[in-house]
Amino acid sequence: MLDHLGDFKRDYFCGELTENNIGDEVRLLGWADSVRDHGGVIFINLRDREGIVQVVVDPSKSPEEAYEKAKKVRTEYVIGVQGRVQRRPAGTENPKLPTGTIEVIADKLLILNTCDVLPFQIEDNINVSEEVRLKYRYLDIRRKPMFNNLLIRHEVYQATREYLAGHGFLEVETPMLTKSTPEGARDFLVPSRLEKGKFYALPQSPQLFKQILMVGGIERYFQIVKCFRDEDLRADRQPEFTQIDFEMSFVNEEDVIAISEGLVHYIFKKVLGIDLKLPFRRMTYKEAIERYGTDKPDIRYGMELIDVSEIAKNVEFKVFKDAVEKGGVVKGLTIKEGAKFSRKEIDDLTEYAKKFGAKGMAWIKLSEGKMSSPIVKFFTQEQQQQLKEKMKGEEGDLLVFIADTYETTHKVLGFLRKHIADKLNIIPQGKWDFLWIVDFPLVEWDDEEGRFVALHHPFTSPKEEDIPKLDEAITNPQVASSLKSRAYDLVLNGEEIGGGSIRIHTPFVQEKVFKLLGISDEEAKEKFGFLIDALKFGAPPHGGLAFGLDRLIALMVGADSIREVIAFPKTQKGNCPLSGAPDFVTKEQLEELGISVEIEEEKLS
RNA sequence: GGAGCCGUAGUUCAGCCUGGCCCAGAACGCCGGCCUGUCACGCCGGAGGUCGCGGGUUCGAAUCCCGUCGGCUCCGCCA
Repeated sequence: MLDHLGDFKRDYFCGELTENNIGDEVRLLGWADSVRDHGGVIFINLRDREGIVQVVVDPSKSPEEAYEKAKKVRTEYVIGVQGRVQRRPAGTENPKLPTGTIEVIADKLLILNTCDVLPFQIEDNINVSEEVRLKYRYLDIRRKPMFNNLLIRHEVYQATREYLAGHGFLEVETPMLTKSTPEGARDFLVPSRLEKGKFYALPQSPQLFKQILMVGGIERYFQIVKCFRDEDLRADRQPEFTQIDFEMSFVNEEDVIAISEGLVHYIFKKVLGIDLKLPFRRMTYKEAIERYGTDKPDIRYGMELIDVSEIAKNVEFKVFKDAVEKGGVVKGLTIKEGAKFSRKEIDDLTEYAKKFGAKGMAWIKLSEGKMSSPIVKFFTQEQQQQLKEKMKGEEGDLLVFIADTYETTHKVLGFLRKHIADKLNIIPQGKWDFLWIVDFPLVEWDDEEGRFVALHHPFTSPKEEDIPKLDEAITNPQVASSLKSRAYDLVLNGEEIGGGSIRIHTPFVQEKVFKLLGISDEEAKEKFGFLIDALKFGAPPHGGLAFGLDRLIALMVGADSIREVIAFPKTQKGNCPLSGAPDFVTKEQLEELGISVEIEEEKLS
């Protein structure tokens, strides 16, 4: 028989009790973290959000009614305790508990609810599949590490609001039911009941609305906002995720970067007590690609890409020579102490490189005072020496090379660099290496689409000096590729955590960029007409940025996946193991929406 | 769309390669009994499994084969 809560109220959280409470009569509420029945005295570790305290039910001191109830208490029962705080008898203190010098002698016990056999223990370190954790997420959240992640997340929300509101930003909500846009990720669609056959789309970001807020004279806007993208999931990608989104009027890149840095600094100081050094480093897109093979380089370690094309073009080795002659590049990595890699390990690296489009991977071991490699015979003594010097190779190192097009060589080496650094465990921990990537190209050629696509999005402004070149760029791909945008990304330890740009604020430039992207006037009008219209009515110059909140917090707490910092995340197939979403709906629901579904009848409920 | 790893009591795993000794075993958890100072309590006893699902091979399948579903990581995709 369960007890009712009635007017029983807690006086303290369990973890709040200290020696100062000794002698106090207190009421506590929480979960039985563990129960130890010694036949006589019964110990219950009572746990709530703030911590654990030991409750003692002693047949010689506690009323019989309380003792009889205590005998029934099992792990994770929900109980209320009224009792007196006392110092633990000498020799029975528990140094592992913050409240380990005190205990509560129970006078009264309420059993408010029972608990079934647990799928896993409520402990800090558990070894259980993530699927089970997600199915019983409420139990998972009772665990301290999960609770702590959600607590940090809460604190980041609060710090964000404090900082941005403190700098004149207004929090404005933008619609969740909005219009599908053709550029970018696949949309999640929501059918309209009132206009059958039409669909809303869930926003991929509040991009257009926040620009329109600038036209509305809001001047400074921010929002902590859910965004939706119907693409395949990853450890750092969920179909619904959260952004810290902001936009400012009458600004240039420096203003947006300054606010972004100020915000990140404030969050780290307030939430983690870490004083980040400002300003953050900057690097151009070109430099990032050529030195690290990626636009989100992890600069916590070296092992940079080294260009050996000048040497490669003269060697007898056809793969190297041809690559350079065809306009490609030959670049390499020097893997410190990599000569110890077995043939199998090197073959594995080659296989890994092939996943990213490499046709092969050349390698040279520097060991026993000589170079050993299947390709070394194609090099003269002098060329071997040049190569070694250029690569800064030392005895015991392994040199690996990719010879391919500019794009492929950099991409492959970028992935190899990261893969090898992980394998060798050379990435320093405990560092916060922020890096701005700037000077992005405005557009890049997309083979599949057969047209130029925006590197950021179609509303990103070209550099002011490139605006006069837009007309020429529309007909001249060479010029188009050379255009730079006013975009910037923020990278932390090799992960993209934010990105933004100065936007186009005049209809003329916006129309030219649409044209450059091969978006017809009709299509532009149909899809983005409301934005172009807005730009015609006195749109101020403006720009902004959005942080990936989930990724930022995952990095802050050292989580491997953003699922660890999201209360109810989806699995890789986009399912919610807790609720069972997505699921079939009734025929009636579909009929109301004017929707028919092409699957077997019996599956529909 | 593709590649890899994984799926056996409530949970985590062993068993699988080399089919029969497995009507599947361990640990933790759970249930019952004993125990008045434990905090990973202890001791004794007990319950608990459609070996993900479907099909095939075989005298015989957790084990071999095919398919399928699900979980994780990655490529593609993610303006």
